[in-house]
Amino acid sequence: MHDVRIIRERLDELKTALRARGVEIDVDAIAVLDAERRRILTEVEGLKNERNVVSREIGRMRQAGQDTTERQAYVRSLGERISELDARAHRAEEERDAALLRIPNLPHSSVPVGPDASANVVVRTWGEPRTFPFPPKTHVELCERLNLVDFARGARMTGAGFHVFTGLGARLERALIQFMLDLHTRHHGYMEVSPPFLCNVASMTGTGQLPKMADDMYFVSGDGLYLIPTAEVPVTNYYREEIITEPLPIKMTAYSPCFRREAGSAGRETRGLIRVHQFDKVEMVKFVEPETSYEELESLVRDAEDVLQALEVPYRVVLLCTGDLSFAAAKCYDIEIWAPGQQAWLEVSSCSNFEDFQARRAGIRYRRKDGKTAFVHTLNGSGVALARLFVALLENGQQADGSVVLPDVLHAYLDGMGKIEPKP
RNA sequence: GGAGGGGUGGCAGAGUGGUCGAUUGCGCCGGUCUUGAAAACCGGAGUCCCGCAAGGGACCGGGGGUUCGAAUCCCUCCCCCUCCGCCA
Repeated sequence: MHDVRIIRERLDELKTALRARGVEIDVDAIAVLDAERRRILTEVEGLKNERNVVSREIGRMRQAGQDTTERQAYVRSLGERISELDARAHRAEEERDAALLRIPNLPHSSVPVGPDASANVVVRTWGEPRTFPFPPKTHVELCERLNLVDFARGARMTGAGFHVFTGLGARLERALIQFMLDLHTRHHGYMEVSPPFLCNVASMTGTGQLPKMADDMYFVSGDGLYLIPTAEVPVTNYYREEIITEPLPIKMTAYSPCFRREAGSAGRETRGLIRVHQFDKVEMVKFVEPETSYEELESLVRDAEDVLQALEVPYRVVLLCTGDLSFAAAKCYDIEIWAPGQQAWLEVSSCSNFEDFQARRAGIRYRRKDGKTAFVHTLNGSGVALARLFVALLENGQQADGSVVLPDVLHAYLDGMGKIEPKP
């Protein structure tokens, strides 16, 4: 949530930013609510002052044995007026804040302005897409041929968009999770955490999934909890409502499954592992001092790139334009890997700087050198998302004989196995 | 699930209807002393809101109520602890 002052002091800047994002919000209406609230407050606080003064006077009169009946009746009448005005001010504040919660973050000045993904900018690419002397298969064919994933049984036990990793597929999935966690903890300085996979409304609001994205999440109504769409939610909320005392920056990494309803995208990419309702992901989260957050964003992207370089998967880094930026982000890089079976770039990582947007909503503060408290800046990035990485590894590593060669770095995680071969 | 206890400032911990935004200790900031540090001593400091300011208001887990007046009494919700039950 933004500081209310943005409505009072930076209204034009806010309107420009919302236009760049392609978002329609009547911010003038919020300004009206805010002005009304302030007008009522001025009046009601004068009355409260009067009440406090006279109440103290009643206390003194009683001790002196004087009659206070008339004074009491007077204060009682003040009380009625105060309740009424308090309720109105409260209502205006709630409406104002509910509206503020729906205003997205302001894009950073370095973010290109554009309407949609077509205006995103490729900032660098790594690796050469492999050329095949035979027509490359899709991961769906490879998974079925090598018995790595069972799509039909996943759909039957749960529903469309749910799959079962089987045999070496399950093994490979687990190896990838462990490889990525090891890389981030051993070489990039992250602390590993293993968080809950369900979060409450306050946490979901803190990172910005609520109120806007409610329909995209699975909700457990009996307990009022949401299944996490990303480990960003529990890990960022690790410090919710706290003043952080440990030295910054703080870097955490977590494995979690991610649950997404994908409401509104029915029918798109429904085959295979490209868009599924549950997928595994290793996430990185940082809590940093405001002055350093953009440097930290660059190193976050590099940490994610290291995963792909180690796995020898060709990728490109894309800077999102204002129209493609997610709700809470001020700046975001996507990393996309090349999937030859799909002939497409697949998004496997999103690295964002939220500045103080999430910290303000979640109440995450630190103590500055001058002793004052201030909101931290939060960042997160996938390091990386697994289902699509799985796709790319299979499609990139496939051989003419139908086997799949795995990158060297994984061998140690697979008891030395370097190749998945079809059963005869 | 049942019974009981508890949630107060950065932390610990007093305060059971009136001048309490709140005693005290630790920690923090400034100063004196010291070559420097520690100790000792002196001083300072909560957050938010309204207001140009003077000043005023709110905040003792959240919300509601009683009262002239609530940290203090009542209701309700949330969270934590102890014991019992159930259980991977």
